[in-house]
Amino acid sequence: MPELPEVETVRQSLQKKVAGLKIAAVKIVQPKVVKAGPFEDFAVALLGRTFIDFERRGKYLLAHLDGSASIVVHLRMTGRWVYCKPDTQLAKHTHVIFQLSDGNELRFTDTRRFGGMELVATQNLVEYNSLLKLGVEPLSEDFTPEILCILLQGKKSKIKSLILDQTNLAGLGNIYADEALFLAGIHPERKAETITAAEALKLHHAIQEVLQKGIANKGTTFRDYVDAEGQQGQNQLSLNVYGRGGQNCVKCGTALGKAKVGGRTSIFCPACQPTE
DNA sequence: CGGACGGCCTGGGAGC
DNA sequence: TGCTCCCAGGCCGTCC
Repeated sequence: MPELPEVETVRQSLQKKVAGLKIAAVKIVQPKVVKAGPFEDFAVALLGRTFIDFERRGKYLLAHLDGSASIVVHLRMTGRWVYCKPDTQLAKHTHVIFQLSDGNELRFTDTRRFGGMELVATQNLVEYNSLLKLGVEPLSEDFTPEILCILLQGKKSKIKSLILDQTNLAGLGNIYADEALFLAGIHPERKAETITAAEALKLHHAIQEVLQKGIANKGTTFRDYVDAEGQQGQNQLSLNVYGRGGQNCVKCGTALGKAKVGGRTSIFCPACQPTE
């Protein structure tokens, strides 16, 4: 499931392979993945445009084209970009195909069809609601321990729900939230307002550490995720808690605990992450 | 404000 | 082998 490190890895592979290429043809197999406006307009508007560069904001991927056009993409659970030769067998659930000026294709596939894309005039991105609502980028210099403390202050919600809320921090999903809380030694159900300044400092560090490590490992391939060149990530080999339900803590050997927090499965170590 | 839940989807795994 | 059921979870909308 693509979170910040996975979307960043996809962005990097698209930047490497697709930036500078022109869209020679657009084929839309599944109109529903084009979220706003008629899909015919989407196809016509993109024809002949050139991909300039690719940007990431939280879990959103922004493809900037010439002529002040941008495609806002969200991969949700199973969305993928596939850069490949045109004779490559069409994967099941291929929804959009761009024929590129280098003779290759850029395909959008999405098994569960949660993901999608939308064409937005580049100058209107600043007022595009989904992006506007996003909180601080956790790997930017704007994300300081002080900012995290302010986010936690007076909040009665559970810490995991708070850091998963994209209006607070943009980019954490279930995997990296569980991993960061484990590293920080904080139970996912702790009320945010009870987190001390010292703990917030640890959490701030842990969030940056798990995300940076995720990017360095080119993402976590737990089920579906691959980058635009079909490469799996390696970060699944470094996980301490996510997906390890029923196993023992790598630090202390205690049996890992499992809970639903905000409707999401959460794995934690009851000894290393006390409820207090 | 915060929490709970349904909807959107398919495929993989468990259990029978 | 084949059936049913549950689960995976990002985000939105609704309701309490």
